[in-house]
Amino acid sequence: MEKSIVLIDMNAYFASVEQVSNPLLRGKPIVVCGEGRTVVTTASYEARKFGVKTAMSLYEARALCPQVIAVCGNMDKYVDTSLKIHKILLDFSDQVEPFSIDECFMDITHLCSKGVSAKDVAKKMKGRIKNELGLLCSAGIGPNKVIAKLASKLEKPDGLVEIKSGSAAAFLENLPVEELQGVGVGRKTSAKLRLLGIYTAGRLGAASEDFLRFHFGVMGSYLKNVGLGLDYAGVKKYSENDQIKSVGHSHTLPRDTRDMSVVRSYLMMLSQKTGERLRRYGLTGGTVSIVIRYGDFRTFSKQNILKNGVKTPEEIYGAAKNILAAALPLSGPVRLVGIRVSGLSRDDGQQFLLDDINKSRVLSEQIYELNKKYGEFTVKPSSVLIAEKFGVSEGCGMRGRHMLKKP
DNA sequence: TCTGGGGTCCTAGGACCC
DNA sequence: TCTGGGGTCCTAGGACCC
Repeated sequence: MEKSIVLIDMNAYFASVEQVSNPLLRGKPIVVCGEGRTVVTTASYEARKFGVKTAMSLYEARALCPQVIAVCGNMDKYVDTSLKIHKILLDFSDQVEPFSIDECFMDITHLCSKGVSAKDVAKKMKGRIKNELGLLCSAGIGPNKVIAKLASKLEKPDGLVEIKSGSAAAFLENLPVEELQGVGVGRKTSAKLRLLGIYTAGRLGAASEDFLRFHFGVMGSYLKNVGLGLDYAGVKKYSENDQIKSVGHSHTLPRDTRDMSVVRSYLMMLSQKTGERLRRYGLTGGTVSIVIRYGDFRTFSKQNILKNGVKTPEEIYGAAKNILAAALPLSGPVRLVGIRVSGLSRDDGQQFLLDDINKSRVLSEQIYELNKKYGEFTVKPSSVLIAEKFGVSEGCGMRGRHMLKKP
């Protein structure tokens, strides 16, 4: 029996959430972004009319639409709303697989019957999300995730499109490879496909697997399947979603700097944020990596596997500082600093009982409690102050994939 | 004041071991 | 005196996603 997979994709998600929570923003061109040297994360449909798009610098957005309202993103709010969406969808089925903060795949095959079509089911889901949260979404339905995803892009906002397996081939036949963005064919891959003479999804499906494997490695077989509209990956149950694999933060400085005390100060601030999230998730990390981007956009990363693992901001910072020290001298002014902790494991409270480690944890425990009570960075190590003086912006979390997946 | 921030996955090369 | 050859871990970079 043919499956019915639906992708629910929220429309202009961050911007819409802001417009719902602040009536003054409704009907107005707004963009959700960060501060300082930032780009547009999401533009409202009113702003899109002016040509404002995601990933555009705020500067460009203002040039296209001078009256645009820039709203600083609030990740907690978006995550919270996202969980509410999941809750609604879980009323229909436990096969809900979050694909990003604003998208979920669902297998609704079992909800369809003679009298109830997949479109009927999706319409009900859309209705509940709209009624209960005031948000619009587009639903794409297909025999698998790839087709569902492509279908969801056809009608926005508030779309509802079904592509049945019988019509998938016709749909893909002349679909430009650029339109496959979102299903694993990004800018570089579509450009390469074009160079190889493959301009449409239809041609991609017709290409020989050997040929594709030669040019794209293991991705080759997957690409051919995409061209054929085939995808064998099922939809996971909500409870079976992947564990989070890494946690990190990065920050673009207000201006480039050669001052290593400023760079270290940002590392400290980012360690603080990362450590707090690890704590919230109850995780301990085994690997710390730092990222440095120079003013000319050259970027490098270095990592270290720690013998004892890291948990507190102090431990993360200690590791990060050492990695930075080993990378000195840097070869230019620094634009961006980042930290990521991976190799995560459940923190069962039994490990790392060394005395000195515990002492610093008692301190950071106290800092954590105070910050929870009075807000982020109420209590902080003195070196963060350098970053603050330098002009760090806070509370502008951005969108990421798999951020919702609970460890 | 061109070019954010949060993630996942793949690859290629070197170290290391048997 | 011709350089073996796997397997695995680690590192760094890059493509891709939203």
